[in-house]
Amino acid sequence: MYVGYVLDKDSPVYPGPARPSSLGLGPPTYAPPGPAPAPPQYPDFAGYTHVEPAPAPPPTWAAPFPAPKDDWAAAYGPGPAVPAASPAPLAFGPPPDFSPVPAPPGPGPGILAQSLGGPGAPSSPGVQRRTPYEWMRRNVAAAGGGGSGKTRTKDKYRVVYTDHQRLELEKEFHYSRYITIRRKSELAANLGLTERQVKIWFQNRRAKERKVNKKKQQQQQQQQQQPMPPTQLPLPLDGTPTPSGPPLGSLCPTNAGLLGTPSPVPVKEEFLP
DNA sequence: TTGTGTTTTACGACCTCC
DNA sequence: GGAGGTCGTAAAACACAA
Repeated sequence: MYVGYVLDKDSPVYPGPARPSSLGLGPPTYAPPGPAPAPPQYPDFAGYTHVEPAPAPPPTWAAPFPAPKDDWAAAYGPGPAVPAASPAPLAFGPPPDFSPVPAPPGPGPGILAQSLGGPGAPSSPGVQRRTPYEWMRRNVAAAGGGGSGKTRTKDKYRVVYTDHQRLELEKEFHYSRYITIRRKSELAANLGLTERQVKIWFQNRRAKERKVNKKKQQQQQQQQQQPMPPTQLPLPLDGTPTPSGPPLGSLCPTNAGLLGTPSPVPVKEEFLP
């Protein structure tokens, strides 16, 4: 659905540093509170091996979109926030060392190569439609075709972010669940989004993760409630059945969740170097 | 083609912190 | 009071079955 799927793949999506400096997205400028980079907080994304790159030079990307003064400037502006399938690459586009996603088992080019401007972006009839890379393929036509890629109904509207915007946002999210003010500003300028959009995207992304974790927890509880096969029942040596009870982790789902995933600690801007 | 379910943006209400 | 957090929800975008 999102990059997480890609990152979960055995194949290294980002074999090098997850945040190549040449991408224009330098490393987060905040220093981790500990002596060493924080361990992976989310085992779900174990495939995302963040490597702290060498200190990147100050952002030199020439953002094609100046930092919007008004939050709505980009969304309601005369033009689309980002030309989704625009043939003209963005100034912060994939760097030369950016390795496209290796092709999943099967014929065809790498999906990222497709989604990032490849001509064969729309799903081919022979390919299973709902794939882990679905989101990357989906809005290529949606955002690129039909003009602006956004619609408006009454006072409500929503735009569909481009693959690249999502990719960068996901990468940032995998690095840290909470974005700093500085990174938010940089990312917004880089991706042609407003800071408000970046903030809301992170909020929604955290909500999504909570939702997924909650679902996982419920599934685990259901599995634990199901009767176990006799061969797997933990019988004592004397054969007397043990009082069945939930494992410690399931006594308090909330705490169990905390045990599994340490709470992310946002780094406050004033602590930044 | 249409109906339905899911995901993705976006917002408002409310809360906490500084 | 402002900024940013969660939570709930609206609605568009999308996938897929009938």
